[in-house]
Amino acid sequence: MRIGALSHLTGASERALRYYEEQGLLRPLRRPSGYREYTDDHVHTVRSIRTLLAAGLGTATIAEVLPCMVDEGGQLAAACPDLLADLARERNRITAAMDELRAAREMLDAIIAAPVPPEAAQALDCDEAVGTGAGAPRTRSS
Amino acid sequence: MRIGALSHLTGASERALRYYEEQGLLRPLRRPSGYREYTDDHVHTVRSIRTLLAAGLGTATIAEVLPCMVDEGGQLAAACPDLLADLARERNRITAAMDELRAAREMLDAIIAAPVPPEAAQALDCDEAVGTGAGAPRTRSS
DNA sequence: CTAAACCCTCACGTTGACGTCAGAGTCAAC
DNA sequence: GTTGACTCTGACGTCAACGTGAGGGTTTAG
Repeated sequence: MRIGALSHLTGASERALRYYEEQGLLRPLRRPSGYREYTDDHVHTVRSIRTLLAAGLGTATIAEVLPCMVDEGGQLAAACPDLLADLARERNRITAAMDELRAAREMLDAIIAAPVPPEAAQALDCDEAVGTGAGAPRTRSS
Repeated sequence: MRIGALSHLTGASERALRYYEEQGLLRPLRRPSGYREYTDDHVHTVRSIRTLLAAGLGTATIAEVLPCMVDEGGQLAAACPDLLADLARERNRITAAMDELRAAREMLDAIIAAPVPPEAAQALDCDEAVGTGAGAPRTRSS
């Protein structure tokens, strides 16, 4: 398949796919014309990449991790202790990030679920500042 | 307290604290000299800001949320339906992000805990590429 | 055989939350 | 009253993962 099809299948833009290759995460074959040719394996690879990117890993780290996930299910392990240490650190980072997300979500929940005292409902008019009355909210777009 | 002390207490850099003020998240008093003067409340505010930033909220959204959290425990609710919709969207984003983090962590766990076949341990020499043997890993620093 | 759709390689632009440096004023201790 | 730590306001730099054309070949349906 060519880059357009892979883009459609994975949700990654063509630019992103070329960027992944540039960073050493993807190595498609090339037609004589220069066109990139991808296989079905690349679909899974791209999904893995996106998951790890979403988790905050950088492309450099992902490039080291990807070879350890060749065929899913019976994949290789990380051989180098350096990489293993990196992965452990990333794992800790991810766990910490999840804790932060949990805390932030509870914060929002507290605000969303908070009872609205009728007096406060009058005071807050959605077009006026709330605090000391000196500043209006910033530009609010979208 | 002045900006250095607040920075020390919260872990936020002085630059970050000035930036928060610039974005309307913080409104310290000013001495005649121009020095910023913070109160103990600001410590909690900054911590809230950092939590929400870590959750992926932008400063503009946080600026709208902060007035709803004046005194912790018995805080006001969001009055504007616009803001409420924003918060619900953010909440969904956060939950989705947590799911992605979970998936990525399981991915890493699978690699970390994977058994190392002795043949593969030989093949991977930590200084050589793994795939087709055409390219070495990128520059690896730190 | 031609036109639309697809793809290529540069290469500069974007976004958000700050880092960093310059030049200058302020505060606290001695 | 002076030194050294602290703070101020600009204002440009950074970093990562792309977005966005420009200018030009390639493929394929008719």
